[in-house]
Order: sequence, then structure tokens, then C-alpha cells
Amino acid sequence: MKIDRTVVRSLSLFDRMSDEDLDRLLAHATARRVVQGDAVFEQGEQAANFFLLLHGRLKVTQVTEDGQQIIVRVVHPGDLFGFAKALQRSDYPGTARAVAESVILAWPTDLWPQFVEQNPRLAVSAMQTIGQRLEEAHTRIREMSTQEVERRVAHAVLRLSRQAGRKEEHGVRIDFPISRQDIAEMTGTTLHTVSRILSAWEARGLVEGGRQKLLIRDLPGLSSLAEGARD
Amino acid sequence: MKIDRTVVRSLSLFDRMSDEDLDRLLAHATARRVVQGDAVFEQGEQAANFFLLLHGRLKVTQVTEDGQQIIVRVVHPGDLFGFAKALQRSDYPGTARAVAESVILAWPTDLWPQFVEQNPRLAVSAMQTIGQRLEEAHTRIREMSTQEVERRVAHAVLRLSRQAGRKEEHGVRIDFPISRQDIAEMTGTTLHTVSRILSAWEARGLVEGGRQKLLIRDLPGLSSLAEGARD
DNA sequence: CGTATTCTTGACTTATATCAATGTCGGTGG
DNA sequence: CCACCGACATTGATATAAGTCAAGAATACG
Repeated sequence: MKIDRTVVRSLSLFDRMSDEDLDRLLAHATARRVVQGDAVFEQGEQAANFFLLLHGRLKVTQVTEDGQQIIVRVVHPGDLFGFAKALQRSDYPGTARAVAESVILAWPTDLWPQFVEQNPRLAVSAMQTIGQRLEEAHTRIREMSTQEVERRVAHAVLRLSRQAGRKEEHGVRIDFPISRQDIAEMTGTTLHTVSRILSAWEARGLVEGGRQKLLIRDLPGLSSLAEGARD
Repeated sequence: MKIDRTVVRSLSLFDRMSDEDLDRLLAHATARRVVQGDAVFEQGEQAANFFLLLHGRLKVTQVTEDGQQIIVRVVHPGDLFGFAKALQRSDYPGTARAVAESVILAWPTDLWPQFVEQNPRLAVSAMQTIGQRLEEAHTRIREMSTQEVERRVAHAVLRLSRQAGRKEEHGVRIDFPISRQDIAEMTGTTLHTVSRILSAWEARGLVEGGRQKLLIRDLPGLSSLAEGARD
């Protein structure tokens, strides 16, 4: 598959890179289309590549020994993902699956050192990316430790609206198919509880649901709920 | 305070560094003694330094707006901590407090880039450290999402025994003062629940408690509990 | 169309938090 | 050195948020 330079160029990760450097980088990359439902890599697999999401949406999940699944994160366009080797692992710690038709770039993992050395900006950028991810994880831990489910779900939905929101006539739509089960796996609860919460919100005019659909009608209202407003 | 080179030398972080490089690095470092209960830095403070723990034990905590506290991690000798700048923050996201008499090394944050560039091994090492921390965070999220409190506490105690365990006649002792409240803040529960759990374990001969003390008498027993053995 | 997901909703159960009271340790100062 | 105080811990009673179990409805898809 041919690589569309203009798409890559527009990503903040590469914005200060010279055309030659960019070309050199892309020379080693392979572009690939991933259809909805397909996995880019599976948990436990040997990490042969690291990736960049150009277009679409992925979710990264982990399953525990006893079969329970959690969503580790959602990958948005422009995000690096699957750089297990940089974190001294030989296998992928989770499964990355397309929840919408996606386009990715793949590099062989053994190119990571070059990738980083040839362009120090990338090294810094990568470290900051991981740092951000660490902070997100801590935020999630803090929320799970101290907040009840409804607030956690509110926060999760607000995050999604920021990262994957598309403005619509009556509010902000989450721009990819997302099920109640997904939201449950992001917040550490059950789909039943999520369903009840969303139904209650819908009755209050905060959101509008639907099968794998979510529209936020009242952002400020949701925000105040997330901040802990009692009712 | 004078820096003890032999202590530094023994840390894996520096083991393959030449004497000259090490000297160059230490030239910019300041050693400091921190007495029990004192904070090395406080949440929200401008990040002027990054640190290395030489001796002792610290806990890093965060407080939420509504005053609830969680323990983000425990810092063990040899660990880097407080490198907020590397993660593109200007302030410290948490408070680092000595739970035992400690000795730390401090470098000005603006030296971080040199620190990293002059010795690429350190850059890699730092990134791996952050990577590990990210994995730990995900493990914690996974546990909080899927496991009941008793198993989480078991896992937390086992981790502590690995990272801060000292072998004793009747088992493994957690080698620093740790309260029920601390364990609660590490596992996202209350001190009451922790107290009940530890009492039950003590009755079964798994552990031996005490004021800010904890001795694990039956590691295999605890492990099987952590792995989900029904009773 | 019928079949399979996904979602909703009710009834019930349970783990864990909350509230409340009391006990115990260990260091400080009289 | 002993008494007292404050921090830490234990334990019971009660409340409740959220999970589990169960059934059915709605929506999408082949």
C-alpha cells in the first residue's frame, strides 16, 4: 500500500522534521489497512513491529488469566502504539483491535534505536508520550480508588468526547462504534451498571444513546457530574 | 554532604559507566539526608530537581481535590524519582515523603538533557524505567477492575515483600514502617477493610501484624490467595 | 425474515464502605 | 520511670452501591 505523505506530515510528531529525514523514515515503513474487528497484534505475540495509527480507531485490551477483559486504552490517529521493545519487552502486553476501518504504518522493532537516534526530537517525543500515558494511568487509578462508578463513567465519556468527539447539531458525538461493554471495560464496572447509568442520563437529557452509539447533549451538565456535583 | 561513591557504583543504573563519566555526573549532584516524615518535594511544587534514592524508603502520594489520598508508588533504593521534566511537566504531580530515614541525590532538572545525551545507556534505562512503571500501573488498573479487595491486598503485600522484604527467622518482614492506612491507599480500599483482612490472615497463620509492622509467615499460602484460590 | 448481537430493566445478593466505639501501643515530658 | 497522650488498630453493627441472575426487547445483519 502506498504511503500518503501529506497525512503523515500533518502529525505533530513529525511536524519539525525535514523532508529528507521524513523520507528516510518512511522508506522503512509499511502501510497497512485494517478492517473493523481485525487485530493488528495479539497479546503475548512476539513484538516484531511498532506502529503509528494514521486513520481510524483501535482499542488495546488485556485479558486476565481468568478471562476477564479490560480496555487499556483507545488509540487515536497520530498515536504511536505497540512499541513494546522500547519498554524492554519482547512480546506485546495487549491486543490491538480496529473498532473502525483503520490505516496504520508499521516499522520493524529493531529499527527503534535508529528511529530514536537519528531524530532526537522523536526520542523526547516518545518519552513524553509514555509519560503522558503513565499520568493517564495514574489518573485512572486515582479515579477507581476514590470515585463511585457514575463519576468514573462520566469522566471516561468526557475523555472520549475530547479525543474522539465530532460536533453535531444536537451535541458531540463519539466518532466510533462503542458499546456499553466497552465503557464498562474502561471504567472497571459491568455493562449492566453502565446501561443503567446511561439510561438515567438519557432521561435527564444529558446524553442520547443507541446501539454502539453515544451523543453528548449537555457537556457542562456531564462535567459537573464528573466533578462530583451531588445530583 | 559528601557522596559515597561505592554506594552509587553498586546501583545497576550505573554499573556499566566509566569512572570518569560517573564522576562527571556526580559533580553536579547534591546529596541530602531526609528524616522520617519529611517531604522531598510536594505535589504542585515547581520541579527544580530530579532525584535518586540511595538509601531508605519513600512513598509518593497524590491527594484529590476532595482531600482523598492515594499512594502512587513506593520508592526503593536505586530508583530514580521526581523526573517530572522528562515527562513534559513543570511541577511535581505528587508528594514524595520519607517513611524511613533516607539519603538522596539531587540534580537540577535542566541537567536532564545532558544527563541523557552524555550517556545513552541512561536514556534507554530511564525509558525502560518509565515503561516498567507504566506496566505496573496497568497491572494495578487490571487488579482494581477485576479482583476483589482481599486478592488486591494479597498482591500488594507480595509486591512489597519482593521489593522491600528482609528475611527473618519466621518469615519475610516488610522492611519499613507501613500502616493499614498505607496499604488501603495502595489498593483503593479503607483501613477498616485492610485491618479485617489482616486479622483474618493472622488467624490463619499467613501473616503476623503489629503497629506499622508486617511479617509474612506463609508466602506460598498468600500467593495462592493472590492467584484466586477460593479460600 | 430469522438469527445474533447489543441493550434494557427488574429482583435479589453481596462485598465493602460507613458509622461508632473501644483497645493498644510507644514515645514524650513531667 | 511512669503516666499520659496521640496515633494506630480492632471489631461490631448497619447501610448501600454495585454486582449477579434472569428475562425480554430492540436493533443490525446476513
